[in-house]
Amino acid sequence: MRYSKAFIYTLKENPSDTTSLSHSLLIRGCYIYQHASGIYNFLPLGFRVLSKIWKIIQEEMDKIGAQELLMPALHTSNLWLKTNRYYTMDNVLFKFKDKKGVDMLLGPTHEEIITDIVAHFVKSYKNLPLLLYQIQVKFRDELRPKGGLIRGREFIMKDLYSFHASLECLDKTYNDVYKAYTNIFERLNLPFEVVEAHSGAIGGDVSHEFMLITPNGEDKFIKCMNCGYTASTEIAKINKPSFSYSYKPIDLKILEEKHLIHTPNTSTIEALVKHLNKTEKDFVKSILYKDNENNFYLVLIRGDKEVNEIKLNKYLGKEVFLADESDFKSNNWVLGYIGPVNLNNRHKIKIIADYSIVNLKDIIVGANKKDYHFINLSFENLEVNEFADISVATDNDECFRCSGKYKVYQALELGHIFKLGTKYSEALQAYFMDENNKLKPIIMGCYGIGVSRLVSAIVEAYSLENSITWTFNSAPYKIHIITINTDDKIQFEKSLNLYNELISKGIEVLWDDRKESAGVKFKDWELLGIPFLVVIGNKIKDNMVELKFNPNFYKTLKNEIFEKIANYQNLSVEYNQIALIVNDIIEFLNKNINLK
RNA sequence: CGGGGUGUAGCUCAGCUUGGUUUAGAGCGCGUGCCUUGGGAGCACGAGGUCCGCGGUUCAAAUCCGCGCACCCCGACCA
Repeated sequence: MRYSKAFIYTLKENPSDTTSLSHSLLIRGCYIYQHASGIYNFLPLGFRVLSKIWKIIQEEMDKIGAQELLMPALHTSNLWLKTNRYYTMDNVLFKFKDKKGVDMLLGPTHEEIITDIVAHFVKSYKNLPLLLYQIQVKFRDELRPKGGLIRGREFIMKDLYSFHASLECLDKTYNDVYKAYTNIFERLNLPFEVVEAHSGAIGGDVSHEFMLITPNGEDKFIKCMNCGYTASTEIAKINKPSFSYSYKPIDLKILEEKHLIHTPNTSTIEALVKHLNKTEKDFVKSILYKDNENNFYLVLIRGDKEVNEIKLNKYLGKEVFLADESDFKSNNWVLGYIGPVNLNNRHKIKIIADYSIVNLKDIIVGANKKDYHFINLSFENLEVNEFADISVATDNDECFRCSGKYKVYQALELGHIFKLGTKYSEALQAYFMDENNKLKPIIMGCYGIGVSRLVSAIVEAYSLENSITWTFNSAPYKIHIITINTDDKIQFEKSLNLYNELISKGIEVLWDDRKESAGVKFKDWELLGIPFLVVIGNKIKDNMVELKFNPNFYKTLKNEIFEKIANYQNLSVEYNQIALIVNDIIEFLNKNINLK
């Protein structure tokens, strides 16, 4: 492509409404253009990058025997009513009526549709396993879109679904996909961690997320510094401390005389910390939950920690919700000052303590009296019914496997794989006949990659403030040529020849043939992020040109691979050799990055 | 959905507090010409505006008031 004809309009300044690196650079480099909140155009450059990622995913899907299809993005409500997700996913669904008044929605994911297809055609174990996937636009009316392509309301996803006659078969495919995802991210040179994850609205028991560590991500996971265990903070288990608890009640009179203190307007931990000049860890928070049958649960947790409702629900075996003001009123509990000592209507509440309060001494809790707290209590003075692991894992929590310390990482979710089981096949009656003539629900798995999100993930992974760094396989062009002075006949003609020669070798080239000053061209090269640059300037008179690498390109490659080409960066080479050298570098990288 | 912020040229922003010398501006970008060509050059001329929208106050509104809308950020939520 000749730059003078290309649809590239770069910006010198950061757009005013971007905060993340990838969002800003993708707009400045003319890769994307915003249509509305969370909705973006992929401009020609951006679409080239997207297409490259797209193709690699297709290749790896093909390798594990998955067949590509294309489902509609426009759905009627009927299948969604059968799984009840018409209501349970309501917060992200784009819903509307067609002209006949039929309830319609834009597909946020395709479990319903694919299961319906498979239910229609597949009747026998002889047709299983079956792997079907598509790469398609998805619609989710996110409450808060974020960071450009990082979280959009319209985005492109690869969704693969697998169908099996047995759990063993599902396990095998799950592992195949795990490997395929590893290949995809390695070919894109995207660093990632695989973490155990929560399956959320999709459902199922086992799931793993593929995460890129980056401050602009929107998820957190923990990693054990000792054994390497990784898990989303949504589910990460924490080691049970060794302790013995025997309830030691304090006489009411002593309690009032020695432990009760006046703490006006301190219904939050933050206010208390200030008022009493203590740290968060000196408090035990009491949080009231209730279930659908109006049973109450008071959860105790150390002041600096947070309740993990996913773990709490799992522990209780049912879904619980924060109690509201009316619950407090009708039971004579004091909102903001509820606590596990001297509590009214005690028989109505089960008190569950997180392990984080174990062995605490000299702690402060709500006194069940407006504007009062108890101080100087030990954890054995609290009326605990049960101890459990129900907190969100944080730095320095102990690993439940090896007692090592956890570290928390901010991360961006690149892919997510799930063992679904029969949730959808039962709801949509996808049954098959097994070899004993028995009718059974098909066992399913589903596996997603945020294809458009990967574009910004790659930018997040390596880029500098004014310079994108594409990885070898994601770059829109492999080679960028700058002709310093296009009015110079020799420079221009030699550039044109090189450009044509590289193209004839099948190499993707962007040739900056504009009548711009050298500085403009160098800055644009850096911004656009193409890995290799050939500069043709004055020295062409001596038959010499230069080869440069994108400033961060070395970071995208494993050391041993980069070492093989490192000698070529910032090198003056003879014009006659440059095409050969470029070709060698590209062939070498092609071979070594796409090995598997 | 709660909290905060922003909205003036293609982009980044000034002007708004205290309404009227601003005939709505600057830099960048864009067009033409000259000049220049190894790190976002220079000079000259030029094009480009629903000051987010609607309503109100006023002799007079980009500026003050009200109601909307859009976008961004934090939180909540979320493959």
